[in-house]
Amino acid sequence: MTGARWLDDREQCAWRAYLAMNARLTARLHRRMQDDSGLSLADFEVLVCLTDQPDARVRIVELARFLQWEKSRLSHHLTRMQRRGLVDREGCPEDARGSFVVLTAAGRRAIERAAPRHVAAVRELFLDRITGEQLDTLREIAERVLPGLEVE
Amino acid sequence: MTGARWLDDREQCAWRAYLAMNARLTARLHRRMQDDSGLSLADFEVLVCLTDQPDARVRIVELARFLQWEKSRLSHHLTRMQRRGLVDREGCPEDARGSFVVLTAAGRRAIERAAPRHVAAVRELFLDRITGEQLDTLREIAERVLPGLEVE
DNA sequence: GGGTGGTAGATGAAATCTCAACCACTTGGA
DNA sequence: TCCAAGTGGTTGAGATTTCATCTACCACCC
Repeated sequence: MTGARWLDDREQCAWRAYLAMNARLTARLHRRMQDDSGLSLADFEVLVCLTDQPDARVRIVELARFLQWEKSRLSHHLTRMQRRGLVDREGCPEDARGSFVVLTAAGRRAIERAAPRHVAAVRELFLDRITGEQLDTLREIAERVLPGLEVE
Repeated sequence: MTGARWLDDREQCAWRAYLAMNARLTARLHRRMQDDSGLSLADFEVLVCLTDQPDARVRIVELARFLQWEKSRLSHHLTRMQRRGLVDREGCPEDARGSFVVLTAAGRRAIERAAPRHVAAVRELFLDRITGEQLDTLREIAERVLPGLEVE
């Protein structure tokens, strides 16, 4: 046998459509965020994680786990964000190896300016174009698929 | 007003689930392709476009349009793929500014080796985990959203 | 013929991401 | 106590992507 069974038309068509939507949607959202807030989507994700915390601080490990980024990527990225004044690092008393990332005032201003525009873009380009049932199905799909994707 | 209306729970939940699925699924597919075929997903996309052509050649412009890549990204990427022997460039007689990319024998071998494994991974990680109706809905979503994402 | 504007593609520098070490510290024994 | 293995985080080099610019050519108009 030449290997696994190929995709049939229905599968192929859906899979390609999904890939295309993904690529274009991400690209558009990224460009828009960049243009009107000066942040990348990656910056934004980091800032969102920080604002999700009650005290706007997270352990770097935890952030890496949540974002599923390689730790070196995160470290480099934080260095750049720190250079731009969006976040800061602080030592961790409980574990001298560790560090916290902290949201700065400028970081908070940046995400507070960016978030509403981003939400508007997500609505305009995506949510407003599909029905509530479709949205629910999408969530169901994601919830079914996600557990199979965890790393270890 | 502080800007657009925020996402409600249902929207927020679905949107985040979708983003998470995306990120993790892409990461897993990428790693698997890299590990067992030595190609990146980007390489693969380029090779797929080439094999979709009857004569395994495409104008670079057309490839850029289809992949929606910046032309400089494509140019650099093709240079690297050419260095690895996966593709070649050829001049274009009809328009002396233009070029063709051509699939080499090694490029064909590479994609023929990679494709079945990739399909298997897509099945295992995604298609096998959702129902036919869900897949159809996903296609419908993509088809609704895509037209609003075209560039100009 | 000689502009002028637009298109195809390449190029170099800067930003970002990955990969493989590395260092400092913690943890869990023997 | 001391050592080996593991963890949290950084670093530098190489690969990839973006951004701005450049060259060569086409198409059209004068």
